[in-house]
Amino acid sequence: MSPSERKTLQGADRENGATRMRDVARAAQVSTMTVSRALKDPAKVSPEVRKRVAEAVAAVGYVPNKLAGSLSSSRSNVVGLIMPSIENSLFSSTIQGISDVLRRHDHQLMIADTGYSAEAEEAAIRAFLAQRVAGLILHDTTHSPAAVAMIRRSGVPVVENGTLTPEPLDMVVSYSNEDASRAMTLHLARLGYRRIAFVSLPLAANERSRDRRRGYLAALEESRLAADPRLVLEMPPGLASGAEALLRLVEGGGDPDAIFFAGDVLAIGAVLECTRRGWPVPGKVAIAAFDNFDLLGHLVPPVTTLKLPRLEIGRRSAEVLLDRITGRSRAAVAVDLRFEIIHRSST
Amino acid sequence: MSPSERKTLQGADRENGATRMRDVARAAQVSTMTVSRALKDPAKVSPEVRKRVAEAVAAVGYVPNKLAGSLSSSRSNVVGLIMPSIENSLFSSTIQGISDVLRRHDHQLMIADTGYSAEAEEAAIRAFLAQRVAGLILHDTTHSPAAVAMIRRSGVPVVENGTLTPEPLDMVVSYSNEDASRAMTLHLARLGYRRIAFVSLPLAANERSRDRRRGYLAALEESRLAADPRLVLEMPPGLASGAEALLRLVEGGGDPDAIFFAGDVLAIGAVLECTRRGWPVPGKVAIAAFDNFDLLGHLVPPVTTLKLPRLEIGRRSAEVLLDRITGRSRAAVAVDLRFEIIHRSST
DNA sequence: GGCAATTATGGTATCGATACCATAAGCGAC
DNA sequence: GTCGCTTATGGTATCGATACCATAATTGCC
Repeated sequence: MSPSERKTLQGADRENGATRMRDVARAAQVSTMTVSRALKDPAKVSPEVRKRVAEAVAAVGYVPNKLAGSLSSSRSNVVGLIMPSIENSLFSSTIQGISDVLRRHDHQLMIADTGYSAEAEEAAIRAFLAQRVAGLILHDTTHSPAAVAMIRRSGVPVVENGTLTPEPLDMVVSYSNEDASRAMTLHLARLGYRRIAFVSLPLAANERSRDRRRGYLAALEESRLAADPRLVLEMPPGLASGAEALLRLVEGGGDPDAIFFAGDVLAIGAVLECTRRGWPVPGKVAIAAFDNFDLLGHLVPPVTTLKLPRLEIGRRSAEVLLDRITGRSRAAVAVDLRFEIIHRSST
Repeated sequence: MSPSERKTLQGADRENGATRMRDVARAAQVSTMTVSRALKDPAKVSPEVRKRVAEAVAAVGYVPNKLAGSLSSSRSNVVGLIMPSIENSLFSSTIQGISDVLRRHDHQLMIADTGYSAEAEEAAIRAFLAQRVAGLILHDTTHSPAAVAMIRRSGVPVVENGTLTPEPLDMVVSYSNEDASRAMTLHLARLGYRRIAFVSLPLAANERSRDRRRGYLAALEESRLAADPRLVLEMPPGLASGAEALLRLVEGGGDPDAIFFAGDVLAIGAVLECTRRGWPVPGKVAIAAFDNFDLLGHLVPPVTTLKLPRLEIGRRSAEVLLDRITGRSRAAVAVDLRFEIIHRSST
């Protein structure tokens, strides 16, 4: 073997099982260009050659090398998704929506999670840009300056979808956490509740929780209800946490007649605690939730909640991203999706 | 511009924001090879040059191109994961475990879901092989012949982790669905239950459900309990489905004293239905579940269930895969992880 | 001090595909 | 019949990195 042939081997059996386009070309008695065209733009190739190529592909078991293809065409079919946590099932509908649309358009999905750390987000963005992703979907809406700079330099289209942030990097697809929270609070007020408590996840470093708290306060003001600090709580996520919040509020002297749990599974924990103690809901206290877990409708009593378009957020995010990736659009859209209040017997 | 320069532009400002290694090399006054080494094997470069390169990288905002790198080195740092559904929260712990380990080892995760179709699995495998993934993790354990052939040809290491299948493609990391189901049934028998019903997801095309049914039947036989077809049910997934199964069994003439729900959220739906009807559990009927949702421990009453190592399955899958990817091992391991029975007051 | 061994760096071919250009063949119109 | 146009195909440079080899500079050792 001459020194100029690093590890080039002729014929189909090479150490590495992968066959190349050249092998297909040889088998079909055409050039690699023709194979390339037969695969990605069949109309440009005569029916007879197209058939020969198809047979050759099957015969040698050819699987195209997208690394080479993307490098050469500087076009990639991979979209990167970065979210705080994979385990949190709230995000899984959104991922499903993204995945559905990407698959239909022959794109792949790469996922990374940050554990709620901006530093980890920056690392994930860097890694994805290194993979030359065609686009990014970010759940978070706050990013490190370095991350923003990298994204800007790279020019990849980006969708953020955690909340309807007023100053997106590029595109946003979400619902308004503030409006949703406000709507639910107003709903409770209209039902006649006067001492409405509010429980959220910690506000620090979570724009979504801050938006929700803001909506709650706005609704109180509109309803001419006094904001009572004894009725506002920040709790860590989790079922036990919801139960604890319930107890603290009910026994804390604030005397709430309704509690709005604006996050995670807190409301579920609280309702189960009521069952455990035999407290009637809404007799003892009314309970409303933020997220549309199926389970909320099956609890005893069924829980009033918001129906959020999580699947749709995923779908639309992928769609607007693909529009930009394929060049069908150059607009920096902001999509505000609808939410809905599902009234059930817990309020 | 000469015709030989397709779109080569000199200097740092090119239409596309990406800077190349060559730009870094120029800025640091060294060759691209030295830059390459400084980045991936710093010990091979003098401290002074290393520093110059680091500065140049920062100055030009260089993000390496992994497409080019992987193509050249025929080494990739992407792992593909294929599972039936992303939305099903059962899988999310496993994904989290995989993601945690991969991130620590500087690898990326690509995800596809099949919607429980073997055809879609084959397409996903083909797409991942086209991306030249370094390894595959498959949740399913049954695959189309074409899929098996592609994987074999490609030579990529594979981990399956849906169940401890006896004839894996390559490696397995899982627990034994059959043993777990058998253990829970024996547990119920030891508690004195004599008419133990069994509810699972549809058996067709689901090796896991079949394994579980087999374990149930084996345990009945060991316990010298008669198998009664009126006590065995297949139900679609979902909360409502669990409630319906409960009613069918209780009112179906089989007269069960315990029901073992071997899948999804069926048990949760059943327990909530009992709450709704005021049926005491286990007074009216005992209920046991298969999966360790947090929620099961918070229901009223808390539900006896199996603790399955879902996070650990993810972690170990990633670990054994990385061992093979990095060449630390050539063994086709099969890892049997432990499960545990969590006894609670529902039985 | 001389020579082998080691360390630091660069040159060039190559990974496997695609873009661009060139060219050959086919075809209708006048 | 010839011209011009379209259609089908191939040649070659290139994407951005790495592998391999060569070579220069430095060190160690008897």
